[in-house]
Amino acid sequence: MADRTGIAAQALRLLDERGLSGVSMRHVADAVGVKASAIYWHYPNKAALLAAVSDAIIAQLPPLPEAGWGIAVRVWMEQFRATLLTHTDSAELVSAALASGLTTVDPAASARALLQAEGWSELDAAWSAAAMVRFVLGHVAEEQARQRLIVEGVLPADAVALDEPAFNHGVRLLLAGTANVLP
Amino acid sequence: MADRTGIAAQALRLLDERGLSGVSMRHVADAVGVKASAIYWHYPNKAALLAAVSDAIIAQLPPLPEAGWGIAVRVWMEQFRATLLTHTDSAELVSAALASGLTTVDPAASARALLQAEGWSELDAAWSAAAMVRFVLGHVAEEQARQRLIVEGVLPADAVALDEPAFNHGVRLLLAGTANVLP
DNA sequence: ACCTGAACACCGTTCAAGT
DNA sequence: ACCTGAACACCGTTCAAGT
Repeated sequence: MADRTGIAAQALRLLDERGLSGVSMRHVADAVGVKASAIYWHYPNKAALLAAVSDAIIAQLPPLPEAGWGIAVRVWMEQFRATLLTHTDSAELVSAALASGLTTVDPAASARALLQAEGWSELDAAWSAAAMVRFVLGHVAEEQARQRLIVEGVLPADAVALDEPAFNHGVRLLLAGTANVLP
Repeated sequence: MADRTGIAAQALRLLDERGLSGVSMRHVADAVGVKASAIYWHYPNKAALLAAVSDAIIAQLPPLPEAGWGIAVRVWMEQFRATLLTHTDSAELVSAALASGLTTVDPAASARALLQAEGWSELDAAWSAAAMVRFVLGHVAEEQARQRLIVEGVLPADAVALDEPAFNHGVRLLLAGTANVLP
């Protein structure tokens, strides 16, 4: 009845509704209509399941817009952030999943390919794209951590005002730095 | 017998020796020579204890070197990374602790102050320093995740070669970007 | 092929009770 | 002031057994 992608889809739904702490193997199993031990027939462990959830999130990223590399990369970072913001605690989950080495979808792929096509070396393109992914994930992780604190009532609801300009500043920094490294 | 800082010190020792997953309240209590429930007399919860551990790690950062802002900031990022690399899983712990809002030592403070003294606006200095802290934490978290996989035997021991140049590339990116934002 | 039942070895946290 | 004992409500994971 429940296949791999169906289980990952329920886990993602649970993530959206209850946050990362709500995604336990037992809760996912409940959502699927099965016992927790059944999930281990489809996934070897929880890390593998969360990697599949990360893949599903990253797969929602729109393709790079047709434009000069500067605005294409800027728009890509903005869309990456926007996509993460549609899923509760997604930045923390994706960071951990990427670190686990169990993911199959790489958020840096399109930006890396673009930079390389624009003349940067393979390594420079990879490192720049990796730095951008790190910045977006780190920034959104902080935003979502604050949202968590707001939901828990430990922070007032108006502590979000500076997120947008801080993000734009980081994007500008990375773009200017990237431009500066070109031969 | 065991005070707050002694408990945090044992937790840090445990982190170094067993990694973040080895730092449970029961294990920390064992190391201190007490029962787990006793820790709750000194710390309200585990997050507060881990924040104290994060503070202890960040306090080990050397002061900014006397130099032009460019090399001062570059050396600061390198020392930040070097300090994190002396404590197992520290990047993940510090990231989570900073996000929890329970820390009292801010790794970005010295760089932010320097940039402001060098003429950047308060917000630009804060955002640039934040982007740098994010990059270092994200980069080292990935390094330490890979070290974890190597220890677990899922990765061969020679997969570390590209860490250093990738870090240097990110540093160069952020410095060039920062220089570019100055009026 | 897919799932259940039951267990194992853990967690963080609370709280009455001790000294 | 500081700690223990004992419990509560969870975890991820394994594995024999069912169908």
